[in-house]
Formats: sequence, C-alpha cells, structure tokens
Amino acid sequence: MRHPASPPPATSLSPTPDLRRRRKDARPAELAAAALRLFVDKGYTATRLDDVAAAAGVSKGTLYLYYPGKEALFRAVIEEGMVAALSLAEHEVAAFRGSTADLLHALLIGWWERIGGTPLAGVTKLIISESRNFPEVAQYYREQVLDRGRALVRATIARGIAEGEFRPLDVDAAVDIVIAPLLLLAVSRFSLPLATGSIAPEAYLETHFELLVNGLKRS
Amino acid sequence: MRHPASPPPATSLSPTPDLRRRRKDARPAELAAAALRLFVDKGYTATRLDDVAAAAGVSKGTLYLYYPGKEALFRAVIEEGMVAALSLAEHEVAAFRGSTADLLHALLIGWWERIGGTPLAGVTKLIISESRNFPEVAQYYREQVLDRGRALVRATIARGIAEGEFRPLDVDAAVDIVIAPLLLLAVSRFSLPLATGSIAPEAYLETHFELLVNGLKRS
DNA sequence: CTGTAGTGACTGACCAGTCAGTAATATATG
DNA sequence: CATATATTACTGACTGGTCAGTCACTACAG
Repeated sequence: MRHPASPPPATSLSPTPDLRRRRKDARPAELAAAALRLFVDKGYTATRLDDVAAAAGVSKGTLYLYYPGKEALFRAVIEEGMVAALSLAEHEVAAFRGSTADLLHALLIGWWERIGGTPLAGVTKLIISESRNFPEVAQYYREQVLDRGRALVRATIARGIAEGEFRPLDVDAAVDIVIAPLLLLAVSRFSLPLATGSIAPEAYLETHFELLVNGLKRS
Repeated sequence: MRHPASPPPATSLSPTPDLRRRRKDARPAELAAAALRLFVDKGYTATRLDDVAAAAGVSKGTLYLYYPGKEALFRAVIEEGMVAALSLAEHEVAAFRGSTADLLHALLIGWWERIGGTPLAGVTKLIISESRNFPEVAQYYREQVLDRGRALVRATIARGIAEGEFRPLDVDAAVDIVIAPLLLLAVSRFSLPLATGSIAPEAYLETHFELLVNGLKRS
C-alpha cells in the first residue's frame, strides 16, 4: 500500500488544528508523551518503539529523526516537566507567610495538583522500576527532583521546629515519612492494587496532613 | 565443555551439603530464589531465563523441568513466602495483650524482621513494576497479601479507638498512611535513589512509629 | 539395563535500529 | 501564475541480534 488510508480526509480531532504531516516542532513532545504513557503502563523493556510511534501518529522511522534511540527517549521522558514544577514550589515556599502547618498543607495540595494528579506521576513508577537499569538517569532524578523535594519538606519541618510550632525530632526520617504516602499515591495510580483502592486522593491527603500535624506539634 | 568446572571438587559453600546433581526436591525453591533476585534487579522482561538457570546452578532445560514457562516462574515467586508471614502476624495480633501503641510497634518491627529486611521485600517492587502486565497475579497479591495486611492494621487502629487510646478518624485512609512508609522502605532497598538514602531502617521505623502514635492518640 | 535428572544446540518469533525511497512543501525559473 | 527543481519530513521493508521455549541426547542411580 502507498498510504495507510487517504491523504487529506477528515483530520479527526487533535489538539492543534493540525496539518497531519510536517510538524517538526511538535513531534518531540508528542513522542515523549506517548512514550511516558507506554513505559509506565507496560515497562521500559516491554514497550515497542513501533507502538510508541503509532501512539504519536507517526512511523518508527520518524521517531528516529527526533531521538537517537530508545534510551534517549527514556531520558527525555524523565528529564522533562518535573523540574519546572519543583522550581515553582521552591519559590512558593520561600514566599510563604503563615503557619507552618498551613505551609505543609499547601505543599501537599500543590504536589497533587502539579504532579501527583497529572501524567507526571507516572515518572515515579518508572524510576522505581528502572533505576537499576539506568544508573545515570536515576542519579539525575535523585539530584534534580528527589533531593530538591526533600529539601523543601526538610526546610518546612525545620521552620516549624524553629518557631516552636513543632516539637523537635529526627528531621531526616520525618521528611521521608511525609513523602512516602505521596509516592505511594502516585505509584498506586499506575499499579492497580497497591493502596487507596477506593479512597479519594484528596481525602487520603487530608488524613495524612491531619495525622502529621498532630504527630508533629508540641503536646 | 561438559561440566562448568569439575564434577566432585570443593562444592563451594552452599546451604545444604549438596550433591551437585540430582536434587529434585531443592530445585524449585532455588530457581524461585534466583528468579526473585533477578526479576527485582533487572525487571521481568529484561531478565533472561538462561541467567536465572545459571544463578541457580543449572541449565535452562532444567528450569523447564520444574516450571512450564517464564510466567509460571513469576507466579511462583510472588505466591511464595509472603502468605506464611501474614498468617503468623495474624495470630500474633489476635493473641496480643497490651496497649495498642505497643501492638502497632510490634507490627512495624515484625514486618521489618519477616518481610522488609528480607529478600521478600523485593516482591513489593516486582508487583509495583509488573502488576499491569499480570492482572491475575496482581489480584492474587492484593487479596492474599495486601488486603490481609491492611485488615491487620485496620483492626489495630480500630482497637485503639474502641479502647479510647486513639482519637476517632478516617480509619481506611489512616491504614494506608501507616503502610506507605513500609512499602517505600521495601522499594528503596531495590531502587537505589528513592528515600532513606542513608538513614538506618530501624531509626526510620521508630520515627514513623513515634509520629504515628502522637498523631493518633487523643489530645 | 531401566528410569530419571539434567544438558545445550537449535528454532522461530520478536524487535531495535537502518536506509533507500516517497511525498509534501519551499524555491527557482520561464 | 504555471511548471520545474531542490529540500525536507516522513515512511516501512529489511537485517542482525536476542531470547523463550523445545527436544534429542548424556550420564548417573538403583
């Protein structure tokens, strides 16, 4: 066959008005988005580049015009989006005026709105699954996402202790206790049976917050 | 080559005295243990059965004498060990006399000793990574491990509330908040960069416990 | 010499990566 | 403006390597 179907007809519904062909600038992001979905769903090794290309509406050859190989596509998927969300949160924390409990609450909600509730949450599962196979990517993620996120929570807890709102405790361990339910929530969205089977994410986060401030504050 | 090295000589150090050949009864467990290690480390799809067999000290043909295929090996890896640990915990909880806080503490420590600190913890990462590709296995794990573990924690929290030791709250959400740091700790052992980079698991669990009881108890 | 545990070369399917070719757009020419 | 030519985005058949699963065989045990 020459054409899959027909050259000009009904361009279906797509984000941009779309000319169906020749869209050099939009391709990389479309391919990365398709790859994220498939990598998270099936795993890196089990995902075929033919499927990624098809999901982005192009052929495999086109994929290789924009990415030199499968691993480069993986890197692009990880190194995208998350960092921007982090920078925003860092500014918000620095500018925040109010109780530390309110700041902690804002952090949890902000995480859900900008990461946990978006396709970006899938990156968490991807890193868990593949970090051993891609040590350099894992290190990048650790430095640029995890460490910065942890520093944010750490600063928040330290602020609460300094102002006498929270009682003194092992801050480093506490940071991970704060973060753990978030990561679990992110992962469970892409791994059916893990936790919060039926509970609404918002209620789950509220309970987490409530337990935290009660556990953190001076008695 | 006929033999990897030599037939009778120094059988290295292995659990059983070992006769090197003809050990029909020990093979399945050895193969499953080797498979767990490799599946957790590299992922299911990226693990070659040749490597699993070699790690268990046999050839690939032998693997097929004991398991009908790769997926059956995966099932065996998941459906083994975890359930026994759960039954034990269920009996301990039923027989426990003492404060609910102490019971919660015993649950956390018991989990670490029987699951979190053992190779069994890798099953958690495996389920996270592969549940989408094996829905039936995921459902088995959910019913036989997750739901029963969650019921255990749920009963503990309910006990605390009934006896006036804990304040009333959303029990279902609280259960997942209790479990989340455990799962994260298990996963981080096999996914380098996730959390508790340097913190000792015991200290981490103690902080978790301390935060929990402070957050749970009546103020 | 019979049964059973174990072997490893083989095969067929699958897939990452390639490349010669096709078709859409841009530019040059009469 | 029509037509030729150059450029660029895109395609999909093909290849080479990999690996799950098979099976004819070996060797040990009783």
